[in-house]
Amino acid sequence: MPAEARAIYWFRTDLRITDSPALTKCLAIPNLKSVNFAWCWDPNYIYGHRVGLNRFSFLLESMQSLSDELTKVNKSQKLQVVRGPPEKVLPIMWESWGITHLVFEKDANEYAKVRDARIKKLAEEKGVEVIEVHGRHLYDPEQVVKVNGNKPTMTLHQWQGVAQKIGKIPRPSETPKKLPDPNSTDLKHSKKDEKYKWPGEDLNAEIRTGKDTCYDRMSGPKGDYSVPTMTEMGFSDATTTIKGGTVEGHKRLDTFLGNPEDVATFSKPHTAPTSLEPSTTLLSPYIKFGCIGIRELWWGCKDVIEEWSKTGKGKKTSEPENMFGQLEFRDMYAAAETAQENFQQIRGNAVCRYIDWALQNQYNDKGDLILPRPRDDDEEAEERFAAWREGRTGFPWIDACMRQLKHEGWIHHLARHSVACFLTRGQCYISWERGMEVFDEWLIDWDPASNPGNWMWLSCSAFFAQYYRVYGLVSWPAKTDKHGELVRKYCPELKDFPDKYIYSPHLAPESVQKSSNCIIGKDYPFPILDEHVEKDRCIARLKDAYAVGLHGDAKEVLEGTAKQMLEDKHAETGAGEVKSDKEKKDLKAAEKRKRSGDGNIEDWTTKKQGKKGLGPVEKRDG
DNA sequence: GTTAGAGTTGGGCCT
DNA sequence: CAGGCCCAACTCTAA
Repeated sequence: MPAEARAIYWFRTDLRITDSPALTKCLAIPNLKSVNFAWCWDPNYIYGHRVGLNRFSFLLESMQSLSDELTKVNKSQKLQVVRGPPEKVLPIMWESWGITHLVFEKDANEYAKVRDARIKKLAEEKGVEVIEVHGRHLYDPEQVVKVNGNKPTMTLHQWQGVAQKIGKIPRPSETPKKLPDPNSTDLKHSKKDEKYKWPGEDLNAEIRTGKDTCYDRMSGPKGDYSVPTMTEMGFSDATTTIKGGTVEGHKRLDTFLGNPEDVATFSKPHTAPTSLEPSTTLLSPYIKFGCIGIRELWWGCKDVIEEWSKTGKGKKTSEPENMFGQLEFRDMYAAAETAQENFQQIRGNAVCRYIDWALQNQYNDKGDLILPRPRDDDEEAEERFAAWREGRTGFPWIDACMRQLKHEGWIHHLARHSVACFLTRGQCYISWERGMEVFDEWLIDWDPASNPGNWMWLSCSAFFAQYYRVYGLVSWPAKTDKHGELVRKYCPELKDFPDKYIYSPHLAPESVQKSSNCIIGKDYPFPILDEHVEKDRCIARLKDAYAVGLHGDAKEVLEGTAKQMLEDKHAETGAGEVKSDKEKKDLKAAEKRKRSGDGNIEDWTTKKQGKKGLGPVEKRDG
């Protein structure tokens, strides 16, 4: 062991000093003389990956807030942001500061695992000791997978079984009351402080309104390694009202925990996706960037509910609908993602069903994803996708959600369900990969495991299979808000419509459109498709896809013959055909006759009687 | 090997 | 009007 230890604490995703097992471990290094808190501003994130202004802005605010917290504990400390890929800039830091230890929080997702493996190898070569500590999830996803027989966790039940075997979730780590000084905040970089040149195409070029000076020097435009600003990256201000930072996150957490009844009776499925003020906690962005610790939230809820239960005021909710269930799902997805390669795409993803969606990812001969995705030959699908993305489908509920998503960087969980179902298995029959990409661009809280996981769930590609349950575009939002407040806010052109037509303005008579100051087809689009015709087609096609039963790792998918296979199947079953309303009516009537026909007696004995012990009952009239 | 019952959060109708 | 029931029929798991 060296006489003096000098550490770098490498911040990556989690931006806080509370509830950090890795930081605790770092500060416990024997003979620790200095710690430098570093962030490597990875060019891949700002050039190689489409990220909306809202997430950039939230991230920068969170970095600044973290830096301020470090300074509060030790005046000579701050977050040192070095512009460049970690594998380039970390070795420069090791050399400059005589570093003996590199400490960071473990990150189990595929991108981070590959990056961290490279860093660990470099560190080993230089004799720098690496300390990697799990802390981002309730349980270490890799450990969960191991206990689960090296298989991805595909049901919550399965995950819970594993969790029980592993043991209790630890209490939050203590927040450090003091921190050692940094070695120095300067780097010996005279030769190396050059402009970093991104080799590929800048995928964020179209949202840049000013000059990008962020990478002019490794030390940043001011030469002091300070947190980048939106202006330095050539970005205009974000539109979101959600402010980042560990301080802001803890404020929100305290507010939530301050209402014990809300915590104890939290029930996700019963919160309204239509409400103007978020009906949920809005903690997800703060969890995504680690502004608050996951154990702070878990134990905060546990303690508050325990106290509340003593008052005997009412019944509390249980898993999976309560807050614990929500956090468990996050862990379940993390464990699934870490075990399953290609989790963010269909191709090569063994847990994902192959469905012949339009606008799937495109790959070159070597099997590499082509980015940015070239325009598809399927013009109708491209047009539907563009309309969905830009909030101009002609379905006010979908459009309002998509506009809110772009503007705020957040929409309610059930609103995400609704727009995801519409884009994929509900109506548009477009690949979930496209939807996932848009969420990645616009959601502040986008997570590399939960997001693809939920897209597979909603598209019935994995985790969920009841594809005949489709969210209504008119009836469903009306259940929680008949007045359509969210639509009136985000689609202001519709604000004068009467409640009756707020989710289906195209059905309003011309006179109503005139008096509502909005002509459908002129001031607001006519629906891009027929909700019910497309729904029936989608269900029929999903049924075919399930019958064929291919998954992303199938030979046919890798060789590119799978799509034709399913098209042949559709031709066989007639799933691609559009049925007129009359045909549907006739079919339904025929079905009904079949059901209420001669088989009636058997029906009663097996179904009704067996279940309830009741015979047929005369229908009450009136 | 078979099968009933459950599965984070659907729609429609009835009470 | 919130809550229960049925619809038609998916997969996974525990018995």
